[in-house]
Amino acid sequence: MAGRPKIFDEKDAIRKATEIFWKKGYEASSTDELLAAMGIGKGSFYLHFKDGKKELYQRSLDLFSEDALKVFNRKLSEANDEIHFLKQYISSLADKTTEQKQKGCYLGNGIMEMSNIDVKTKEHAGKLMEKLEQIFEKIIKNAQEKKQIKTKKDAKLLAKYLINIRNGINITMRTETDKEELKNIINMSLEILK
Amino acid sequence: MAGRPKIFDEKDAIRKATEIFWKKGYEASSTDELLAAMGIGKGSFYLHFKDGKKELYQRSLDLFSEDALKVFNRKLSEANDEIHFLKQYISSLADKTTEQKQKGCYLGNGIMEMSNIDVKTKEHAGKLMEKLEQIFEKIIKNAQEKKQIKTKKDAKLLAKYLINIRNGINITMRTETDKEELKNIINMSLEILK
DNA sequence: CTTATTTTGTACTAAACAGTACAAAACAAA
DNA sequence: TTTGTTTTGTACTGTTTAGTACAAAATAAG
Repeated sequence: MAGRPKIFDEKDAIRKATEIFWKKGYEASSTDELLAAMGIGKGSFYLHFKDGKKELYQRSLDLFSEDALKVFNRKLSEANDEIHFLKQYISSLADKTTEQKQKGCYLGNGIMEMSNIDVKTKEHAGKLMEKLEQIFEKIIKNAQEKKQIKTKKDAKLLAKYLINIRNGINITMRTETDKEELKNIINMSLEILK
Repeated sequence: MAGRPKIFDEKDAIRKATEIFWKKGYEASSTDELLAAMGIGKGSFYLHFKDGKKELYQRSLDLFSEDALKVFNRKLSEANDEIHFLKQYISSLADKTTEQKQKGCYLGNGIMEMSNIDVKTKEHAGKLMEKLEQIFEKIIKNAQEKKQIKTKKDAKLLAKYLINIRNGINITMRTETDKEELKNIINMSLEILK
């Protein structure tokens, strides 16, 4: 194990890059800007990310999903009422700061921007989003079995429905400045989950 | 009224450019590509679009909205059951071709991409989307007065709810390849409108 | 036919872009 | 301390970008 030591942690660097990608999107983020945020030079970058910007973006989607799911699952396991937690999670999208609302959902943004630019990456982002959907499904199914909710609707379909609501909020939150109105939309959308 | 005659129609040219913007987004559409699609050279372009690409994009949003609303309003006036037409309109999003699904909603795409790139343009796209929302609201209000639907929920909120569903579909349709599943999500979302 | 006016096509510019080449630096092991 | 290995920083490359400059072309009016 010889060689000059690496001056940066890959995950940390990718997380820094994610901030840029999240705010500006893939196309509008220049490599120079990404490297500045990551705090490394081109030499290091192209050594560790052979496919450059595209590889960085793909890995940022993966790491984001990993991080986000970890947080979600931790909070879920801490909650004593899972279905209530799920509703609360969706509902709290309205409580995000204005800045957060302008950024939206990182995976959703990726699916949108990549859909006609890089199909493979779009599909990959879609698969990561599906992981969240599957967690939703499990929570709903459990709640149905425990009779916490009365609806007999298919849990998988309900999960897809919730993902769609969440996708909608990802766009709607960019222009709906009234937080209460946003909350009303979400609450109306959650009525089906009873 | 002298001078060399213009070889292109501005609206037609903008519509051609819209096809490119729609498919690839703002940032990924190069001026050269746009001009090629419009069938004009740089001389003509920068004479008629002083602010270049940005002006072209803004005018494409306006023209798109104008065209789309005209079509929507015409079909609406031809329908004998307005609320049924509205439901059908939302539901038929699932019937779009795969190619159309990858493109999504032009205004929604604009709101997303512009939200941290060009706030003014994002807000403008948002205002154009609001026009559709207001039409939705009127249809719903009329249906409530005519007792075609029983729900007493606020028409404006229901309209916002529908726009949010539509925004959600704009993202969900990119990765949900099963048309029937998409239809199920939409139908579930429309149950509230009874 | 001349003149004024507008549009067009093309050559050009300067900046930004992603990515490469490579020598120097910084280490572990021998 | 020498050797082999990996990482780093920087200078460089070729391409693409959006946009400009300007002469030539095409018209209407006088």
